[in-house]
Amino acid sequence: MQRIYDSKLQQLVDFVTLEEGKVGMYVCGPTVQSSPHIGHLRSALAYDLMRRWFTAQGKRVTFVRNVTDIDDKILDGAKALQEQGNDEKWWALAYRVEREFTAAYDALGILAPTYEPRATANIMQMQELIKTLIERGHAYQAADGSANVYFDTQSWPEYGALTRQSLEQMEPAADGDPLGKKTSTDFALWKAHKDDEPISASWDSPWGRGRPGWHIECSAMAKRYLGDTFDIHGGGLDLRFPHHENEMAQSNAAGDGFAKHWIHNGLVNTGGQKMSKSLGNSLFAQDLLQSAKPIVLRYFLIQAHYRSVLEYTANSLQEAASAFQRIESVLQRLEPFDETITSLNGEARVEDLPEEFTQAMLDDFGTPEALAVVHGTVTAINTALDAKNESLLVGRESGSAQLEVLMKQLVAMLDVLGLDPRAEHWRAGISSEDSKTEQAFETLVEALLTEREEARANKNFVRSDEIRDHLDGAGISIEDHASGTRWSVK
RNA sequence: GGUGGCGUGGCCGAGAGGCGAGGCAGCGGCCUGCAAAGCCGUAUACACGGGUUCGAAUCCCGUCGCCACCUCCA
Repeated sequence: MQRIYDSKLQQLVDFVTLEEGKVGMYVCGPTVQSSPHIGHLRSALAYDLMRRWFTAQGKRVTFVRNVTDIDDKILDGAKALQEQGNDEKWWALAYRVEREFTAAYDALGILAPTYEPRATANIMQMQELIKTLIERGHAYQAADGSANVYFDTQSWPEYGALTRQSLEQMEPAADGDPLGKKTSTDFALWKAHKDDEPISASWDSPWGRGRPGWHIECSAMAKRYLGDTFDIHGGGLDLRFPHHENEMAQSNAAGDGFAKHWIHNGLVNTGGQKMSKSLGNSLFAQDLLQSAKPIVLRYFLIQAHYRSVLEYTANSLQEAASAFQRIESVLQRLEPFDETITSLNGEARVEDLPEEFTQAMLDDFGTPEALAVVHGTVTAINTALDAKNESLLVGRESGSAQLEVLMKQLVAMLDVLGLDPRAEHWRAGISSEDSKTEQAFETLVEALLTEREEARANKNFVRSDEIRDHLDGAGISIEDHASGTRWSVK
């Protein structure tokens, strides 16, 4: 039985899908205002992993992650650019940043969502929802006669249920009631157009020209693509309040069941603090991807449980790279048996997964434990190979059947986690030009290794070590084995 | 003031009443011409003080420290 931590109930619960064999997930995507950082990646990856796992379990997953492409921050950003003489429009900025996000997600092997709706393409659906809320007496147009429409938190006794907060005890809003709100905790569903904002950033509505508030976007898009009720709503821990609280209040008040379960992922910290723009400690995806291979970054992010705080330190990526190297090495060692393992490539076979791995994943997606099983399997394979000599052929001797089982297990696990370096994804982007270069490169390395072999045979270790140092200096490490010398680019 | 969370060995990071997850770094050994890789071995870890229990890092009470949210944030 799949167990998940429901952050509304604040406990682990059995995950029973609304519809047999199907899962509907909505995850809050980014507001495309500035470049993606490691926190965005962690969040997206956490839900990507859940989705992969459900899929591996034979479920049909509808996975929706939105793009918030209209928002104060985006307009502010465009305005700031304009002041610097850059004429990039707000919508162009949003699209540019959206593409950065897509590129970063792709780099990490995060699968594209089933649907990726943009807020600006769902204005009608938002207006419908707002109309319903007004009809039901849970929303009102601002008392100042503007086009602002607010959700009436006083009209909804369950407001605060998601995060267990009571209206009375919340910190009062600093600016009181400047825009015709009844209560300071009321929040905007529709924001009146302001004169200093581009007219392209507003839409006609029954209440006047304006644009949607942030919270209504997700409610409307989730409903459009997943229906009134769906299985899981996910997002970063920092979105619990007010964003998710408001989403839940709106949708429920409009008569929708909305999310059956809420899931929140932990944030990434540096130096004991969360990253934030104001602290200037953001770790941008682009920079991180330059200091580590994407698959290593993925490994790093999976190492910690999705709900825990993940501490990023200066050594983090290097340590992750060393750890992941164990997996890469054993796969390289298994190359002679390629026939068996390549045939498994790209399809997670649930029946090949070790029981402990499956249990770890069923228990609220316990990737740290799952990785421990992976490492255990790696060690077991290495031990088997050492004991039997590397020339061992699968299926020939009594012990070899076990090796084949271990190999299948390893590949299946890596597949579920999206961590098989041989997978199509990580090799994509290598052009024919690149492969020509690579061929030339390989030929040269092989030539040097042949020379080194001769030197070693003649006990000319000075020369052989010279070649090794030379290669090492070029970033190529070599290992001597009974079966020959293996080399790899560091 | 309210809400939620966390304090685990040099570092990262699981677990959650009873054989010390896993990784990185370190040390010893095997292997190797030497390395590297791999294998084997190697740690008086669970913030502090009480309590419950045959037994607590895990449960209870208290103390201290840290973080997040209540304003935009994955």
